[in-house]
Amino acid sequence: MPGDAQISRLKPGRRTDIRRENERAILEAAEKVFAEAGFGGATMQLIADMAGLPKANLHYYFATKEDLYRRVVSGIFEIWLDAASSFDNAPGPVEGIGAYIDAKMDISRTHPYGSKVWASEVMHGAPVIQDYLETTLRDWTNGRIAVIQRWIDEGKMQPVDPRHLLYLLWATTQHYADFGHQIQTLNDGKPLTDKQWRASKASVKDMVLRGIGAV
Amino acid sequence: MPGDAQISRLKPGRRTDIRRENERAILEAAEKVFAEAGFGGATMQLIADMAGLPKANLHYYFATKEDLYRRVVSGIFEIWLDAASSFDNAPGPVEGIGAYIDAKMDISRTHPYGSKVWASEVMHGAPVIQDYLETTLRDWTNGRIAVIQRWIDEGKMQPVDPRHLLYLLWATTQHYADFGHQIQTLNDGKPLTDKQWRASKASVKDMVLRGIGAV
DNA sequence: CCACAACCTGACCAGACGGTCAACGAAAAT
DNA sequence: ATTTTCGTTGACCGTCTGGTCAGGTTGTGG
Repeated sequence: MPGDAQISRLKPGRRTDIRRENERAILEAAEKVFAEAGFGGATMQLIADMAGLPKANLHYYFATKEDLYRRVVSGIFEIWLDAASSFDNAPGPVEGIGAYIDAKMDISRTHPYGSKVWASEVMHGAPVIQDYLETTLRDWTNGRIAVIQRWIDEGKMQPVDPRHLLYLLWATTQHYADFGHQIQTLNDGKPLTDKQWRASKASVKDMVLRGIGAV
Repeated sequence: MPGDAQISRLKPGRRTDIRRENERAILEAAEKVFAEAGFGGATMQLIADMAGLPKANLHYYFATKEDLYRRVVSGIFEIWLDAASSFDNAPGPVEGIGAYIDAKMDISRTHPYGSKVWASEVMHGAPVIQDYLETTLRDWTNGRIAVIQRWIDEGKMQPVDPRHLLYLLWATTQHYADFGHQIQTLNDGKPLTDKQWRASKASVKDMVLRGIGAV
């Protein structure tokens, strides 16, 4: 955490822009701080410093720490739901699951902080987003299970348990974000290069698609 | 967290037993509290209550919160290293990786709190166990990579990148502990039964072993 | 130009936190 | 029996945290 630069904050401009811009800067800083310190370890002061605002200003836009946290977690969930569309309109598992792996791996690279915040939230028993799990996520999951089952029935892949396939997909793709520090350490301390990211995606797709007998 | 029962604490007995028994109770309570609240969210008072001891007594056995935390994290790492022996002395990937999956899945079931504490530590940049990552884990990883590469050279499995195979194994097996709450929610709110755990292990082994062309 | 609303912020507060300590009790060594 | 070591604990302290608020500044519609 020490040595981190301040999140960039654009110039104010008009009245409506001020609100949007400040909320964006706060949410961006909050995502990073919550990911690196956890909810309990994060402080409003730290978030304020990183956003380049006085602490009191944070409470002007977000009443409480928990409100701010809730907004951050919801943001990630939305991004993942969008990526899930890769699944639909695919003729078979090679295209559908392949595209889903690509999308989730890209998110792990572009939104590592959000992924960590989500993981932390779920690990702590999902105190804030339990309703999401029971409604949106459950519905989405059941929908994809149906799609996978249809592919199995059509002989396009081996008869694996769709539920455990989804868990394997979530676990593996998010691992590259949540355990990114461990991966970087095992990569001689250096972040994965573009080439290594491409190789990672190829490896995961290769193993998974062969594992379900789709290739 | 609310409603959690107090960790059982056996009767004192002799002088040396007192120390061992109290340290055990504290470590067990600490593992649970750190897992459920994170390092920052955990309080010494909460750990003390769950261990059934006054807070001041915790500081008699563990000087600081960080000392206690360090002991908890090290404990998990030891358990995982033990499980890693499944890998050795195996004639091929079916036995070696199959046994490793079994062992890691069993640990996810028996030590879910420890797994979460480790995940949390790594996600926060491994401030406490960075040296472990750079020494023990790196050496272990390179050793297993060599084993996997030998299996590939011997034609016992497809030429996948051993590193990404390990990541997939870690991610998938630990997912059943770290995201256990999400899995339970998607399982109608009920914990996995013995039968479901057996099915989970079978599914993971099935997909992974086929994915690397070992079956 | 004025008045109103939105935005900003230094100073402050009550509560909770990790950690300390002096005093005490009980077991073990002498 | 006496000393010494180990274990126990309520009370306490300095610090930090989330949150408040009164009073200021800035932009905007009339």
